[in-house]
Amino acid sequence: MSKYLSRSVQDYLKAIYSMAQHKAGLIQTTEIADRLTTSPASVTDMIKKLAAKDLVDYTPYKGVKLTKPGLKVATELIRSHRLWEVFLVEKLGYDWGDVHEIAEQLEHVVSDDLTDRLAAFLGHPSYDPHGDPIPDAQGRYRLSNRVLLSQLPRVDGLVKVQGLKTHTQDFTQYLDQLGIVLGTQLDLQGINAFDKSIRAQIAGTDLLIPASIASNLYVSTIQ
Amino acid sequence: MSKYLSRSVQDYLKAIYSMAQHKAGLIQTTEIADRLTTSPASVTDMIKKLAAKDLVDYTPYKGVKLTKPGLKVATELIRSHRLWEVFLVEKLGYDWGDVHEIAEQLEHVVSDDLTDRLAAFLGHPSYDPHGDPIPDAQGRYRLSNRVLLSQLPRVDGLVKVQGLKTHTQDFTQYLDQLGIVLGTQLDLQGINAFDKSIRAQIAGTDLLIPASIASNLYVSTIQ
DNA sequence: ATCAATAATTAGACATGTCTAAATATCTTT
DNA sequence: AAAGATATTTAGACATGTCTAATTATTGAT
Ligand SMILES: [Mn+2]
Ligand SMILES: [Mn+2]
Ligand SMILES: [Mn+2]
Ligand SMILES: [Mn+2]
Repeated sequence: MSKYLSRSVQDYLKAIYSMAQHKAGLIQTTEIADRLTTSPASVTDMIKKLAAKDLVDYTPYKGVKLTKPGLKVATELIRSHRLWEVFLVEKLGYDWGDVHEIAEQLEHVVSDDLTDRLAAFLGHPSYDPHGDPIPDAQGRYRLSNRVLLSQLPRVDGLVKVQGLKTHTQDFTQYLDQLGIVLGTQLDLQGINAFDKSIRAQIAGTDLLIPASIASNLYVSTIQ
Repeated sequence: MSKYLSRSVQDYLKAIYSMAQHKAGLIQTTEIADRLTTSPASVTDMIKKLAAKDLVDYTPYKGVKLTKPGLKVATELIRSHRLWEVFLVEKLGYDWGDVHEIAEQLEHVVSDDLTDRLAAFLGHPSYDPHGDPIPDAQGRYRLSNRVLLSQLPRVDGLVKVQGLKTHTQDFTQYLDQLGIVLGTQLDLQGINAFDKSIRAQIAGTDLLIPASIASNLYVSTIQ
């Protein structure tokens, strides 16, 4: 049983992991293909290789699920990715919208203790620049009690921006434009039934948050 | 003309660059094969691809030489590699013998401005942990006037350790064992004609430096 | 100048990861 | 339950980078 995993293998595991966070049950071929912008045929090919390495459980025509070892690899990658993102923002001064692609590469650097040393250097941060939790060396992490702005039971009162569901530059630039960053406090005024857009105030200034944003923004209520 | 260069292509360019530093004229197929631990046949294959991309000038049966664009790519890689080595030693606390392999991976991360930001974060260092010069953003660097200990005209008086010719762990561990680090001052006592080993003192303590070490250690004389 | 040793190239193969097009399985609707 | 729509897999191909074995070129010694 070899220990080396190619960059492609790693990216597949990470994709499956992330998709499983947002959905119960098996992850389907087409979902993975969409996520990684490849063909379903390529995904089937790769899935077989992952199953042969015992990194996923594969039910043909149904989908896959990470095994214990597969989950471990994915978690380590997520940890590395998010720590590098913190490094890029905190130490190198990058904007939060510019770090994902670089971390996408840095996460694959293999070394016994690089990730742990990086974590120590950064002061063992618990969240990345997009509000996503950083697993510790044992793979444990705690999700802050956050919910998508679009799924709040009552659109009323103060909430705090806790994270992003998507990390594309299109999205972060949109947020920059609206003046929303991690930690921003929104004073919710109500929801427009017509298009589900949300009325809010930031520091007293009125703001209209489109549904496309609300469904990708995690917030926590402030009691 | 595509801009993307694979990791393999990059490693070949870097290898050719380094070999050209220690030797005049064309770099031969076999030399590259030895350096990268591959077969001469593979090197010939790759050389043709490099030549097709105008990264080397190739004379069949004779050897290769980097072109201007090839030299630029190689220099940027060297710059990135050495900056990462500084980061790993200065910020993450690695030993100088442990950073080469990790930097070998980090150097390939592609981004417009990552290298420049890293350089700024590190305070624009001029030398890496092994004493090798770090090219600036324009590819310029200055070699300190150093010479291999084995090639000193007179083995006598004070010299300062300025760098290593090889960076293998076998070598750095050997140096650690002898108590030699970058900047160590050696008080040279003479050379043993029998095996070219060198007698020296470090801070008053006697030390015998084998020829195998002397031929891989750069020093500068202290007037 | 010729021959043997050395160096380099070519031929043919393989592994990995990807693709398109065709075939097959599953799901959804009537 | 059958048909059509959708999802998945298979077949066959290609690009990249590597290898061994065979062939060819160059070099060095007599
Ligand atoms: Mn990646
Ligand atoms: Mn992130
Ligand atoms: Mn490398
Ligand atoms: Mn170095």
